Amino acid sequence: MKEVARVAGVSLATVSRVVNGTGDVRPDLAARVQEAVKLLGYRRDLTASTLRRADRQSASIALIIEDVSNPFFSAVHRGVEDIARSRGVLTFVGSSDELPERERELAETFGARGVDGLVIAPCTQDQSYLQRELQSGIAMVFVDRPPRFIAADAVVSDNAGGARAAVEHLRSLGHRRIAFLGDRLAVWTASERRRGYLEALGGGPVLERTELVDSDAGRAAVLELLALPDPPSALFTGQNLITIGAIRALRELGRQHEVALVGFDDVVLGDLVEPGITVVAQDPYTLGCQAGELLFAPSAEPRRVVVPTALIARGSGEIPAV
Amino acid sequence: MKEVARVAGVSLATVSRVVNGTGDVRPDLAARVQEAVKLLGYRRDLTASTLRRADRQSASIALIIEDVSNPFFSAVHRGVEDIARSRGVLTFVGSSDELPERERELAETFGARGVDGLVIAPCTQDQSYLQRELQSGIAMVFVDRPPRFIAADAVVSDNAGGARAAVEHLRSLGHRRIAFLGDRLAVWTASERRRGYLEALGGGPVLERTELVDSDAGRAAVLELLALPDPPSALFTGQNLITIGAIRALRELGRQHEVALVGFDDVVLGDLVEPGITVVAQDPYTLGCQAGELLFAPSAEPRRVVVPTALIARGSGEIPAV
DNA sequence: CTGAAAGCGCTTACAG
DNA sequence: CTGAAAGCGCTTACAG
Repeated sequence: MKEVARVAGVSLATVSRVVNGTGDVRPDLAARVQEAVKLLGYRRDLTASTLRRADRQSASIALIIEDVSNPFFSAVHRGVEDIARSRGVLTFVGSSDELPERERELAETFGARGVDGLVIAPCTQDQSYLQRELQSGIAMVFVDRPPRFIAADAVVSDNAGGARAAVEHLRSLGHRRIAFLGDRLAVWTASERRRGYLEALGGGPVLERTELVDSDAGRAAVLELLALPDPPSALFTGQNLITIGAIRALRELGRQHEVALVGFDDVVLGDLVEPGITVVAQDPYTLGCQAGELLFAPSAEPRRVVVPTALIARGSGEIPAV
Repeated sequence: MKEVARVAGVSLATVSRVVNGTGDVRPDLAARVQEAVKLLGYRRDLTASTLRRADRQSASIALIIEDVSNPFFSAVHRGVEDIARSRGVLTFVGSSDELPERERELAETFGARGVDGLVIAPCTQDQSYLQRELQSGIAMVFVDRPPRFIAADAVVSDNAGGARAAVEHLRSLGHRRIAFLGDRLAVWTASERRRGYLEALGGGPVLERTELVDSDAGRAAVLELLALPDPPSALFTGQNLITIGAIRALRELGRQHEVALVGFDDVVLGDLVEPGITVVAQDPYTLGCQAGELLFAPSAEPRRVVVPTALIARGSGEIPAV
């Protein structure tokens, strides 16, 4: 910039004004500056700019999610990115891999880099460690899971409502023995889905297997449930991978056309499998967009946005009870 | 930091040394500084640090891909992120949506923010616009597609080799009328896959439909090909969405067990569909890791890394010719 | 409308 | 081993 000022024969201040389009500059001087900029291939240093400007805005935000390559979270990411870009803001991302320590590490580093805002899908049980960043003026929105021990905005899916809809759907087809297969209940979304299941059971028996962490665990749990003396006639799987495990188990037993199945979370190619997989779909892109919107419209009072889910009937959930 | 120095009763320089762990500091002074840091909740400003330090490294890199929520690219992203994190480096990401203008815009903004490196899956036809960034010392690696009109590293899949393997697989089962369904040939990967197809045909008839941009176009092309007087007995689909369109078309005709199908790119749940979908799988995570490795080990000569593909037989590709 | 000067928060020769 | 001082590239009152 010093160089540009020299070549254009003006002061640093004038170059800054022209480059930023701020303040009035005589047209001929502005033209000389533009010329010098082009001639020298000058590009302004945004980090230096951030350091000096009054509002200290860096035009960057950060997103902390479980895994950038998980389809659910990458759709959230896209939503956040789109809102950020519409405001000329760049997005950092980090994968926590559900490791509390890594979440804290990432939040700290992003904070030290001076991001203007933070969107977090937390895996820690307590986010009060973020109090300092919050007070230093970083906007903060939680997504997918609400914050604990800190007052901040949150955008979540209607987990309990979606689970209720799934179970009511199965009940309307005559099912009474409906099993729930869920993730670790320490995960907020998992316990919410279980809550919806319990609420909708209407006095039917509680048949549940939880703490299932992957597709294999889901498969094993289904094999076990169906071997019971009085097995369930329908399954409600509380998560993507568990749904896939359940399908594998039903296939192995050749019972995919007998036992009803509704899964939480949409499954790619769910309509090409036989029978098609009925699911309660979340809308992760909207989750991300809403989080972005809240981030850029700070409020004193913590807000909570609940994004609805949608039941998509494709066949597996429409198998009637015998 | 000034505040910390004041409270600890030392100079700014000493605080800087302690906080950075550089240079020797008398233990008692160091302890006083640590105490003041804790007391004040001090956190060092990384952007100011970057501005002043000799190497001007910002410990951040940027990734430009088509879409962060596309499963292929999000796996690439994860690979890059993992390598970056292992070096304490943060990752920016941007989606170009295959819009040349947006790619340039993103590259420019990342450059102005002083990232140390740039990983790009280019959609522009000419990347010479990046010459300036390259000369300013930003490390640069292209991924998925090689650079044009600029000398830089690249990490790509063995597109032609994978396509050859697919077609040879079908030929070994007796197929001679093998159709190729491909994306826009202006896309490097699409034309490479077509090249592999042509090379492996061994004099068989060329039956191709290209410029297919989505799953519907793939479906329509398959319906059209199979309606020919002398239709293909096998299909080689050059991309994910086209594969899905082809499956839908075969389903509609009830011919999914008669016409062989091999797709390029793996498909989620490909083993749960009937028949299972045989694919030539890429390894996007490795693509990302390799790109990251090259980025952090700069070389004067441009390098090219080719990541192998793998044929995964699941049923649809093992239907013999009649 | 324009420029000289101060200063954002930090690092780094330099002298002691 | 430690500190005073210069300066990274920029923005912004302030005076003219």
